[in-house]
Amino acid sequence: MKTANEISASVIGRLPRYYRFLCELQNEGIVRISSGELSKRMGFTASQIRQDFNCFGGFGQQGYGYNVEQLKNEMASILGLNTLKQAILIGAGNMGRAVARQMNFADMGFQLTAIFDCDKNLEGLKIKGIPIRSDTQIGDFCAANRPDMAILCLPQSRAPEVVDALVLYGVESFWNFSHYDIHAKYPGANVENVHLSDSLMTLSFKIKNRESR
Amino acid sequence: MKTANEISASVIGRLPRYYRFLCELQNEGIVRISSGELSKRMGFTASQIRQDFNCFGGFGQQGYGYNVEQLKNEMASILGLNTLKQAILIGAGNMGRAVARQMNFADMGFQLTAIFDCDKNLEGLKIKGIPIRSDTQIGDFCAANRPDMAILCLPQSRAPEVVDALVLYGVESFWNFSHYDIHAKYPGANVENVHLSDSLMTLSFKIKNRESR
DNA sequence: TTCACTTTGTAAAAAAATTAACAAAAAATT
DNA sequence: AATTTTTTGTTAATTTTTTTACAAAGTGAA
Repeated sequence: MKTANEISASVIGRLPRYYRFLCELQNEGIVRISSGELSKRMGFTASQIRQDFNCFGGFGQQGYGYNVEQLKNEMASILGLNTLKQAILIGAGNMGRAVARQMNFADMGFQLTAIFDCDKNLEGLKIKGIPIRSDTQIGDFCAANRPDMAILCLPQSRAPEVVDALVLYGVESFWNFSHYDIHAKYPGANVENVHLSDSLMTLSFKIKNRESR
Repeated sequence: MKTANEISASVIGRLPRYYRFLCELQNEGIVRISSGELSKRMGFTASQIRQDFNCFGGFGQQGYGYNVEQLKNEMASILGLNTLKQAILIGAGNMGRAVARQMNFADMGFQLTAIFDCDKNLEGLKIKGIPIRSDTQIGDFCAANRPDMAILCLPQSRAPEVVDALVLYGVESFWNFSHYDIHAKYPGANVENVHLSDSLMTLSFKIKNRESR
């Protein structure tokens, strides 16, 4: 059992995968599972799975394994999925729209409450019932509504000033699809980067070195 | 100096970031850079940067540092960005369209040659000049054009049969936006997963444990 | 109830990744 | 030309992560 800030990034990175697989197991109607069986399904070693779970306390029982529903709920709780978090989206371009439409925010405790874009032509248009507002209103909205998190789907060039404004109005967490390096300027911020081009370059590397396996 | 399959996943994961920063440096007109200076910009230790570069050979010079342009070109070559790779997109929903429109495939050596969707209403519609085809044509197209990689932007439910077909027609590499676990069925495939919900759950964890820092 | 089997939680060992340290070499300065 | 400074490439030390091993605890069958 460890405290939250003792959990290593490696472990944290595996938690969503655990949660995902536990949801699937539950959907399949499976009630109990052993670390060995989970190992086969997930491709982690049984030992690693047990070590990971034990960072948060003992959820299993010798000779039995883990109760799927209980473990899923524990994971949800550990990940903070059952506490409500208010999110706003900055940038309603291709990626912003796709993210807003596709993600099941509610499943993870997020509520998307506002969308902003600098393009005046988009103003008033609605995505999932949420109207697109002018980016000039970001400050006022944040002051009034205190969102917990901002999704950044804007070009790197516009990111610095938007982030400055958001930080000023108390936003501390960012789901960042831009290439702007938030941590460099705000080392204390909670940042989760989604760098699609990095991912594609990694695949490029794997393709190039394909034969040498 | 190591061979390609000796390079650890940790190192590979940092390569795109190096490439990205080197492009920026070049755009700023910076000709040379030391590992120490790069360290400050990128947030890796200078030692790690030198270790990483030396996996691929010595690109630097004592007392001078690294030549930005040369190093950038080396990175591009290591990542395989300068070899042409043919890609096809499966799924022209929100995410598929956003990916097709937003990514600068050519910058990474990818050429998007076809888009497929199961929705007959989308057929003939063009994205970036590429017409959307029926997913029933995937087999024929692959047989004739032998694409190197498929981008999967389809629901998990439809992924298994599509992947089976693609593998059958020789596609070995996947940029996978779905939750379908390709590696489980095809352990030899090149897979790069983009799991947005995993990323968002990780952010949720960070938000939840915010105060304890 | 007893006994064989399963499976966890955890300590110890091994492996991998990161950081520190420094000799060697080149650049810059005097 | 000599000296100081910078900075790499690389080895060694440290830290972190993963795997192995196994006692302890519960399950399930005879």
